[in-house]
Amino acid sequence: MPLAWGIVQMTLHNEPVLWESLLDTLNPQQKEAVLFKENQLLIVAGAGSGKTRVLMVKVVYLIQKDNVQPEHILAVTFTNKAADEMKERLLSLGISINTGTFHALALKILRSHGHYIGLEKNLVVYDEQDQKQLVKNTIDELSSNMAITEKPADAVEWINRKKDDLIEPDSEQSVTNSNLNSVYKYYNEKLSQCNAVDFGDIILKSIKLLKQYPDLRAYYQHKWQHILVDEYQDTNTAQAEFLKLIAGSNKNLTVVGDPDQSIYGWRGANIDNILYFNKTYPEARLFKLERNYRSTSKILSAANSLIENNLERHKKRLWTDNQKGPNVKALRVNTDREEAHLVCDLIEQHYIKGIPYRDMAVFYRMHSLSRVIEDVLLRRGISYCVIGGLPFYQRKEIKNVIAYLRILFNEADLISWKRIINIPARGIGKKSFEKIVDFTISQKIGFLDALRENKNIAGLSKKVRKECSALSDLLSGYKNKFADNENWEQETEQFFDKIGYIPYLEYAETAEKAGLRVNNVRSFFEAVYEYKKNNPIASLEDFLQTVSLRSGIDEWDEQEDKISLMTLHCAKGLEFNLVFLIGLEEGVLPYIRDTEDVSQIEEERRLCYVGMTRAKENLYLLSSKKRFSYANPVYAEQSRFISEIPDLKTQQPSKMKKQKKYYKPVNYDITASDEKFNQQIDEFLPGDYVYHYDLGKGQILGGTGKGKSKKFVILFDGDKTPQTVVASYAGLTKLEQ
DNA sequence: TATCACGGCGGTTCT
DNA sequence: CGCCGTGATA
Repeated sequence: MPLAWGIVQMTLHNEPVLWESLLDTLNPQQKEAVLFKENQLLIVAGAGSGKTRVLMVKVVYLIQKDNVQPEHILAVTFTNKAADEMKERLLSLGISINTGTFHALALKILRSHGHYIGLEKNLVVYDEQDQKQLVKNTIDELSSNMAITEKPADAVEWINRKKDDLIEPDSEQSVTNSNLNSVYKYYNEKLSQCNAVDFGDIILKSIKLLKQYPDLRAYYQHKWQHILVDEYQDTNTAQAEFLKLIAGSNKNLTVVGDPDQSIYGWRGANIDNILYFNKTYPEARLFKLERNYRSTSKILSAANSLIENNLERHKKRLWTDNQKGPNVKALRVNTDREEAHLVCDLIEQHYIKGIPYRDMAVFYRMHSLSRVIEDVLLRRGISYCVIGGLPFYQRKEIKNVIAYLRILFNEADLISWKRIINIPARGIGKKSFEKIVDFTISQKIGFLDALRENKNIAGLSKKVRKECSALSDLLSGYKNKFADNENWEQETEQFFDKIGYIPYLEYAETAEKAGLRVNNVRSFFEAVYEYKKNNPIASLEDFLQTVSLRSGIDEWDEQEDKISLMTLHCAKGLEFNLVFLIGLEEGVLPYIRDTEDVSQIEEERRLCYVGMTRAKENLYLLSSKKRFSYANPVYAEQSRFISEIPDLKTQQPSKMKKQKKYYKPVNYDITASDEKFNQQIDEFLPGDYVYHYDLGKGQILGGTGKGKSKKFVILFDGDKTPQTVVASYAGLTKLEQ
């Protein structure tokens, strides 16, 4: 994709865009899909088949050949990052169109017109954490009347699925679980009281709005006469309905996707949207892009063989003219440690051959698998970045900052109030908070007013009253400053100074964590400035609503020369020369233990397929006989997916070229559960010389803990400062010296 | 109300 | 293992 796009950019550099020259870069199938315009069309585009390019050229073609006004074109993508990328690429051709995710678009609609259905403009978006909090309150309150056994997290999941599937409370499909139905209904009421929406609501309420107001619908249908949707296989029922409403009966709808890459079923994505596209759009034309430009033929044929094991799929077989390339390699090792070392060995080998780190990636089924790899990469001094994990805006210290800002423009946001009312500790605890909330309800006033009138709230202590007044003064003051001042961004830092937030972080945590958190908060302030610089007329609300829709993959900076570590879900849409798929074991990938559930296994298989098809030239599939899971060893068979690929002989690493430096002919797979080893560990004493498989020879200076958590302080040869290592994890061997 | 210690439990994660 | 929520105690 980048390569092909490079050609396009070269052709167009500093010249008026010529759609003819762009069309010339396309193959016949791609060309056909671009030129077709009588009806809605579905492009089933295999991995690496240049679908992004087709979408781009189509946009250019529409504008230049068909004289479509750019503002009438809308491109919908799966992530913010994809939206930004598309926008930027087109901008480099001098073209500006609307791009965004379903949620970003729908949120804009709600902000502009949500007041028709009772939503104020200053609404906030609740993420899963906020949802859990609100559902917890809901369950607590309902529990006096009914026995609700579901955990808040499960209830949230249930509610989200219902919203994705367009199922309302009290409807036939909701009352099947009467408890959860009640939670659902009451939770929705609470959301409205907070003037908040969750992610499901963003789509759901937009649908309601568009259905209820035909002129509004007509307005958007006119505004977006040409709609292009990427990653259509991952849309849910609600999103498909939303699309149907904004597309109307117009014939200019293009959706692109690949059913074989549908990996979000567990989150409500409805694969039928793409499989039965013509049920909704009977006249739609189907195009298939089956030529792959990304991978070597060996990688492609391995991936093809795998995915052909899925029964619920549209038949298609990707082909390529690319060279054969090196074999796909399946490697089985003894432990996760060994796997990590092997990955690092191979990384170093390929790096020497000229593949930059930025063109390498390690994929895994779940984040927890990254730890061992990270550890080894770190020790070997190979730079890497982990994509995903805990996103910046979900960190506690950042969520608190956001909560403070949120209440300044949406006083009704009780979840945020609850979050910050006692941070830093000011003696206003749970009980006092509830009293204040009750007061706001009985007096029908806002939270800030309630804080100010604390003398009328029964049962508050003198100290609490004092704190309430102080908080009320502080917040009221800044509420005005933020609202009235165009340069509101200049107030943020001072605001948190007044609150005493940084000192709070410094006192509350250990020095190391405190530093990290303070840095994060400072980064947040920088992000505020950055945002304001790029969006000079934006308000604080705009900023907060933007960040509420951002996360994980959006933070990725691909400029730096680092190896990327990420989950398979994160890998969708990306490509790398060298790809490692680790943890290819039964119980890890496929994760599901229930071998009966075909559709779940098939989704796991698609996940594996997505991972494999990210590789351009080199692909390694690694598995380990033993792996640590929450500090317990787990033994697993090699994944069935490996045996589903013919011609793939699993190699033992012993047959591979080793870098002696890192491989010592001892079994460094010594585990905490090994009794003999535990006894051995207890015999290690300060002064003893030991061998550490990574760090080499060293002398024990001291130790703490015992058993599994036994730690040693060791001064390794060549080091100036000693290091602390966890004995059970370090695989130490005693040296006679 | 604040703090600490303990128990339970853990997927993937876009928006 | 490490995080989170809960319950006991000052």
